[in-house]
Amino acid sequence: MYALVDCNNFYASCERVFQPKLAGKPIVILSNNDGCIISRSDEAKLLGIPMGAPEFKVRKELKEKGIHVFSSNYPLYGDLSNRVMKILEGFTPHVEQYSIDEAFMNFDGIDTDFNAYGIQIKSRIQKWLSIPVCVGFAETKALSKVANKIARKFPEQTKGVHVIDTEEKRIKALKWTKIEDVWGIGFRLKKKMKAKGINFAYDFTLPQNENYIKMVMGVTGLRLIKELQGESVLTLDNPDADKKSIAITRMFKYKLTDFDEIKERVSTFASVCAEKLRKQNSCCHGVIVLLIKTDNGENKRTRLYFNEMETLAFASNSTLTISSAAVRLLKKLYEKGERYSKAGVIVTGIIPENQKQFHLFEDENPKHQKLMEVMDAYHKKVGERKIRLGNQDLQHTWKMRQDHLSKKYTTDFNEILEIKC
DNA sequence: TCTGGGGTCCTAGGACCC
DNA sequence: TCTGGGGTCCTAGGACCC
Repeated sequence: MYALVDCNNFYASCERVFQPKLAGKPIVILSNNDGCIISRSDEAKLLGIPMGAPEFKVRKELKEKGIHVFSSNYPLYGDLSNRVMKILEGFTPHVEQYSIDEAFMNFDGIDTDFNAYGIQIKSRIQKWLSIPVCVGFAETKALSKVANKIARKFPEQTKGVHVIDTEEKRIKALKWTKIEDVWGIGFRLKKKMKAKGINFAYDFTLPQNENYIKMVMGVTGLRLIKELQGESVLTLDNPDADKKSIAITRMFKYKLTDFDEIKERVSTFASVCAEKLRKQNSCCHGVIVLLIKTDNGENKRTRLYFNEMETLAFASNSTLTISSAAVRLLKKLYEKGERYSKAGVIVTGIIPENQKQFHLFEDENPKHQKLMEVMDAYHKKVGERKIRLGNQDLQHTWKMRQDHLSKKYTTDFNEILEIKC
């Protein structure tokens, strides 16, 4: 048996943990730079605030309807997410964190009243963290997703927990689930499926559609059919596995044209990538820089994506090596006079540090490693990126727009919650 | 006239997820 | 004026190996 545990309106719920007076009140959370809406409480959904709406377009509406607005507070959400995962691990060691607010659990060989067990999971997280969750149980990962959705859609009947454990319940659930709500069917595949008369998850599992699904989705589609039919082919991913790529990308607060300004950003992103690599004890072989310019021509705003990749002669996690590769790539991409709205650095071809192959002719200066160790140790102490490269501007501090930021209640002693008696 | 069979690695691009 | 950010998997085709 698998379970999928999913936190309800996670970011909004996190904000409520430390401001309980907001219970029952509409809340929305904005993306970085307060750009657009990325999380809504149920009350805000009912008031018709759309997901993904740009803040400036709904600003008036938010105000008129008395909706509470928050900037993203990732230190808070990340910390509460870790606490949720810890609680889940108290029920079974077989937990795969699937995203910041969601995890699969596996209960192979365990026979119990899963509905009661789900209620127990839900109430423990509610009691210990004040975070509401829904739990879906089924014999495959894909079906547990479906079960979770049912738990969420019918709170009165399910109390937030639904178990698919009979053939009858499985068929009923699949006939209810729209094809676009199936895990793995996105925007494009939805259209293809509907064109073929596959409107519900149930249609997707019918034998006469198998060939078509194989044609458009390949083995991924066949696996999904089996999963929905109740045959488990997906297993828990190893939660300790290292990342295979690491990306740092940001919109700029305003359009940039100056090479040095963009270089400063790209070099900083590269430094962060290198730090993350070192944190997971790995090195990368490839560095990618991406640059986006917004074209405002012909009353149409189009984003133009550009990227370049460099394969390093040797795998590295040195800030110096990765940053200089990133700057070389930026030089290839940059065009004078253009206005850029976003940049990013991605490192790929990640391997464990101790599996590094040495290059016959070129290798990194061994001093890099020492230097990185000193930098990391110092940063661990002072907690910030105090040591930077010369191509990073020490004066210029890039502050995100965060006009509605709550406190880092759980990760910073200076912002800890005070209770007045 | 006629030229096998079996494999690996890498990359770009397309699809998806939250 | 103003529209996050960070990931995964699969496939086809090219280049190469014996």
